[in-house]
Amino acid sequence: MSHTLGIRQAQKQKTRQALLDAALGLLEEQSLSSLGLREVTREVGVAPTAFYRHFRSTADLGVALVEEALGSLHPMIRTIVASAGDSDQRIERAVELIARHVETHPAHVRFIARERHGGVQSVRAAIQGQLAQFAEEVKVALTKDPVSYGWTDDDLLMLANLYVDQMLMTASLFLDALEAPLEERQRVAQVATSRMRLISIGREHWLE
Amino acid sequence: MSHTLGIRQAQKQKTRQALLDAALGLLEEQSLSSLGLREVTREVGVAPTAFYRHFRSTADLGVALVEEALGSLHPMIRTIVASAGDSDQRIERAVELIARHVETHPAHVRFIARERHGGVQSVRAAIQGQLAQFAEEVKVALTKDPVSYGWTDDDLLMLANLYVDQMLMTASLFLDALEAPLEERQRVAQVATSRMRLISIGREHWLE
DNA sequence: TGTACATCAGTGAACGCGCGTTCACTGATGTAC
DNA sequence: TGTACATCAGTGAACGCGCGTTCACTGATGTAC
Repeated sequence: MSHTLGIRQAQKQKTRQALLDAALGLLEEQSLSSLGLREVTREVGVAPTAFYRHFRSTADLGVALVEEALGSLHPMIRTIVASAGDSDQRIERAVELIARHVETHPAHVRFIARERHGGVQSVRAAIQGQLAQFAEEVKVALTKDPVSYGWTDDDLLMLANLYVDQMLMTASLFLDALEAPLEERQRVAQVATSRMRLISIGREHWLE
Repeated sequence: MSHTLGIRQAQKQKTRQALLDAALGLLEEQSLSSLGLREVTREVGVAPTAFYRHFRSTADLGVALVEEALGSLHPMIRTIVASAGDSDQRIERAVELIARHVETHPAHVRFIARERHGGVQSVRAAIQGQLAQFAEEVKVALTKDPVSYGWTDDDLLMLANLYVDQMLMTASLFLDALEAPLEERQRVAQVATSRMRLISIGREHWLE
């Protein structure tokens, strides 16, 4: 006998998810700090007051969106970091993975890029927290790499943060080129790859 | 006999500037897409309708703020780029200049970081445009550097953009540490310097 | 299995409020002679 | 220098509208026996 959610709980989760999805859609053309609760419920087709059964405020909903958007990034980062092959191969694979992620989750990427420095303090804090976790994960992986022998802990964290920021930059570039012709998107991939390569070259010669 | 603005023109400019200043202040705690015209005029102490004598909308005011904020960056970039000395000296000087700029223009820096990926299309476009100009300037300067011999035009532009993005990242880090104790701000400067150094090392070995 | 009661996600009316925009206006500044 | 008219930055009343939040409610789902 398997455990299933009660009908009530299942329906509640469904509505909650609908609110998150609707908000994410609306946030493609505005910032969280101007998102209205009524806008969101109207989109979903529930009464404005239903909103309060799930979130205290749109800021609260924003924090939930951070979990959703960056939660899906964790596995991707692990894949990139665990990737085998020489430096150039790993970079190409990473850029490819980022491009795919942007294609499949454009609204999530836009949301994070927008609200990372956005006007809602609690959401900014949530994003910073998640990104710090990512950087920590990357740092741990870097530590295991023989190339890192002799590096200080601070420098490893510096590099990890640089990679994380670069990942976001790359994602943001792909996002801007989403509607563009293939040629343009390939140019973006080319530039992103070059940036990563330059950083990797710097890494290899860091201790000289 | 020197040319002065008429009294009327001078007063108009003064009000316009007051609107810009008030908006910039209000934008420390929200995004442009939620900034209200009445908020701004209330802050300045003029009637809401006076706003229309200067701007069509808050988005329009935002574009004016971009010019103001990034206009003041042009001379700084030229100073950094024209700076003499070896690589490490130039990097230290650049980080120092950025730190100073953030201290003297925190609201401008916050505005650009926030609205670069923000919810107002015309403002995003204005920022992208200015940043592209910066990258072009940096590229021209890089081209003149002997280190760049043998580099393709695309790679020079890639590097220029990387520097510009890094400059903004650094500024944003300093901004978050503005209220922090000196020790913390020095740590930020240290990390920013290391990032720049790693990129410079990558640059030096790019053609190997 | 059936019954009686408890829970609680979603409702709908109502509220006071601030919003962006319009309009005709005022009075100081500018200009022509 | 003085006068008569034009310009135009800022005013203040008015508008219709959508906002966030409160409240008592309903009725399907859950639970105890």
